[in-house]
Amino acid sequence: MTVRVRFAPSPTGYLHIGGARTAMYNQLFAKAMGGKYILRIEDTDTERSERKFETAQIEDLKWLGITHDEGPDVGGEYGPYRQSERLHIYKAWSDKLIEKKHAYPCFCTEAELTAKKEHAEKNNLPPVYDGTCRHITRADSAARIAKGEEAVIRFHVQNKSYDFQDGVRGHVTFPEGMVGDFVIMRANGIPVYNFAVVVDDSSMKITHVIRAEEHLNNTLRQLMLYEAFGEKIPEFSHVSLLIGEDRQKLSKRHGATSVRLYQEMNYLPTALLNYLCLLGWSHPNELDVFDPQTLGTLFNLNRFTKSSAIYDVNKLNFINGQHVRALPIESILIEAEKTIPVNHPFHKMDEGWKLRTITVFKEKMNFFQDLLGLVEILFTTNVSEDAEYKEAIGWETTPKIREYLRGEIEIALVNKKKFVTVEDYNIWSEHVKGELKIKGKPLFMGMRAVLTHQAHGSDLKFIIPLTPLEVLATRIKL
RNA sequence: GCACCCAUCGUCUAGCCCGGCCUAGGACACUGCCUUUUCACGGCGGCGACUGGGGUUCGAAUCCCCAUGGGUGUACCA
Repeated sequence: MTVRVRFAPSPTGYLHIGGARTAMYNQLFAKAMGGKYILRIEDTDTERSERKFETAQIEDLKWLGITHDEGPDVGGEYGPYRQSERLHIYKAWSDKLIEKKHAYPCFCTEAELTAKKEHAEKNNLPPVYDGTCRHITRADSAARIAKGEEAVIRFHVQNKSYDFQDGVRGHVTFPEGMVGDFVIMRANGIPVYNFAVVVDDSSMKITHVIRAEEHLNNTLRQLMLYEAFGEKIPEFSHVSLLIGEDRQKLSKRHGATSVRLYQEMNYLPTALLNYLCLLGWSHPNELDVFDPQTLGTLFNLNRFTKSSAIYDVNKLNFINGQHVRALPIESILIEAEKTIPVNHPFHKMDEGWKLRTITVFKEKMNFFQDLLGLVEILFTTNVSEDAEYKEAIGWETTPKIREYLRGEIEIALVNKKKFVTVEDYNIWSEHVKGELKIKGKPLFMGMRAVLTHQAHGSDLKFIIPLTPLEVLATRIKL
């Protein structure tokens, strides 16, 4: 039996990071087991579902590198993969249930229902449907429907307890009497979530259901449905929830929760996935930085944590930096260059200079856009306000350094040089040390203050050869 | 309210199933030192946790019970 798993988002917004995480777990599991990973669109909420969000979510998934074997965009032998296109299937399965007396039409109005619920709450009874319409005869209900009366289809719940073996939680039991006869088909003929899921998972031959813990309670209704249909129950695994700092389920008010936002902030998809993967799952070798897509058979269901995880961008940023630095410098250049404004002098420099610049600065980059700020030191003629800088400028040795370097830079200028070399820089510092007798802090800080107008920064011998000579000249003439 | 799930450093977690190797390991964050000026990277340290109470046992983070806390669900949303 080949493993078949699915990710089933609702197209009511952009892809959520929690959704991305479950999608990844499903895909990783399919990969590890040599199975298939299916994308199904659950658009039965006609009020909120929009086709543009479906497209957007598929794009987001693609950006992350989570590719599916079957789905609305790529097809497959178990389609259609959009619930809105499977209405006839739900109707047929619902009829089957009515036929077997596992379901029945219900004519209760919303007002009646709320009254019953309030009454139940007042008397401390479970707020479940009382089964009023259960006893309407087939002939009667057929007649009422023929007259045009609206009816939903309700599932006839058996009075018994249910239990199942959860892949991450172990043995889970539900006592009897907790749910009343629940709706499986709305009056408008559209199925309700729990019903559609079971019909789809059954007919799409899904073998393992990996989803978030918020669905744990839904499993009870789904178990009832499987039993009524006599269909094989898949193996359920309820993965821990992602929560915010307030320990509530992660939602929009917690900040950036959509994958698209992370794409816009220039996060690396592998880094996002790496971080998400670690929220509730641990690497067998206790690795923190890795590409989930290379996990292979290392990925398994045994290493999930049961408790929910607080989403905190701190470690994400660290992991992103690790992934950025692991990239070849050519790739970093391509991505980082996109984040620099078009009229920036960076773009006028040649390829070799750019590559050397990336090599120098990449250790300080957690994000591609960090380059812009880093590269400022090579072009700016602004003067630091830093107290340490002012102190360095005030030393009696510093004017001597400036006077000497001004001469050297003027010579270079006369020789039509565009840059000085590392050798030039080394000669300078040797001269200051040997001839001017300045060493230690006054030497390095002094040279830095004079040449960069800053008190801190990257190693001068790397930075100075990358700084255009004319910039150096402007600075030194001050 | 009721049901279900969960409980190790501030955060993510290892260990728990198969009790002793745990004076509880790693990572982020914070922090000290080193890396022959600084910053970053890196290296070496520091800070920092088994929710509480009972039990079982020679021995419990690990097994059992209770309490407490937190979360999720309780829709013609998914």
